[in-house]
Amino acid sequence: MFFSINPTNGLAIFDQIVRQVKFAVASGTLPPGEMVPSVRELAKELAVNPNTVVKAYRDLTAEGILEAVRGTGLNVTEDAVAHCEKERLTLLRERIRHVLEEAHSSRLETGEIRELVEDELTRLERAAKGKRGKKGADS
Amino acid sequence: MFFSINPTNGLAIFDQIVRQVKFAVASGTLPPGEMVPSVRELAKELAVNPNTVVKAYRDLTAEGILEAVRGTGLNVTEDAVAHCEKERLTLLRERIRHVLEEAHSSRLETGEIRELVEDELTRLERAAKGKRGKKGADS
DNA sequence: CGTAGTGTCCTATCGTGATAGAACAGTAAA
DNA sequence: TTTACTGTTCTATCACGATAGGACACTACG
Repeated sequence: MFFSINPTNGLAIFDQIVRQVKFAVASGTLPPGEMVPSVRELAKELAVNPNTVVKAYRDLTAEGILEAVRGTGLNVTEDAVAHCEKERLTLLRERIRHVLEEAHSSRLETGEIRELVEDELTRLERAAKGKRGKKGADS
Repeated sequence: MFFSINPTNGLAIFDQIVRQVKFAVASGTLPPGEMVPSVRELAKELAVNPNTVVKAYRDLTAEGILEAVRGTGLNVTEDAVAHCEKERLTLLRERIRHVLEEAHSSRLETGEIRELVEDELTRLERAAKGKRGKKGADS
């Protein structure tokens, strides 16, 4: 499925769901008109309390990204795409900035920070390539 | 003073204090034998509850980074430097990884992520340069 | 001595994120 | 209609971070 929860992320579960829905809409994985997983279904899949999913969906509905069809489910609105495309970069940029600011205030040289980032970035690339290649061999 | 609190950081206040003490020790800003600000003093300076500082200092003491001199204060231990130097990169790397992982799972291209990071990194460099140059002119 | 500064410990309250479990109204299909 | 889904709402409980305010033992200084 599209969503997954990372407990060590630093983000609240409901917030992770909110962001992942937005990202999925922004990337076209979740097109307008498409229905999101039902509250109980997603809660079960993520091994999370239904009320946590409810909160995430309620926030997304309040932002106009999802709309309720009573008795049927929640689907992605038409305006959602533009909204989410714009917000995706903002949300990610904000988090990136916080981390880089902490690294900088720890008196690390910019070069050392860049090295750390590049290191983790290539690690990500290798992981993605490995996944596409079907073989998940890791150290 | 050395420490500052960022409310939008995503980190708990006590955790920010813990990390900043470690970073200060790692960078030599806080050498062994040096005393950290008193609980009440730091709490006042950060506009934070004394108990929050207590928790941070208690954690640092439990890790052997600070040691108490009864009736006098807390000072940095001898072993702290090596400990903190090693942990600084680990702590930062971990946070960086989480952010990059979220960016990657949002289906952003590695190149786009790299661009975002580079963007914020140069922004940091410009800010630091501006500060050193005394003039804080910003757009 | 007393005073002022240390760290330490304690109880209590608050907000928030998360869990648990129940109930209700609406829709779809057999 | 009945059944099985939807979202929505509600109360209760818990953990955790933070706040507030008080108390105690110790040390340094005058």
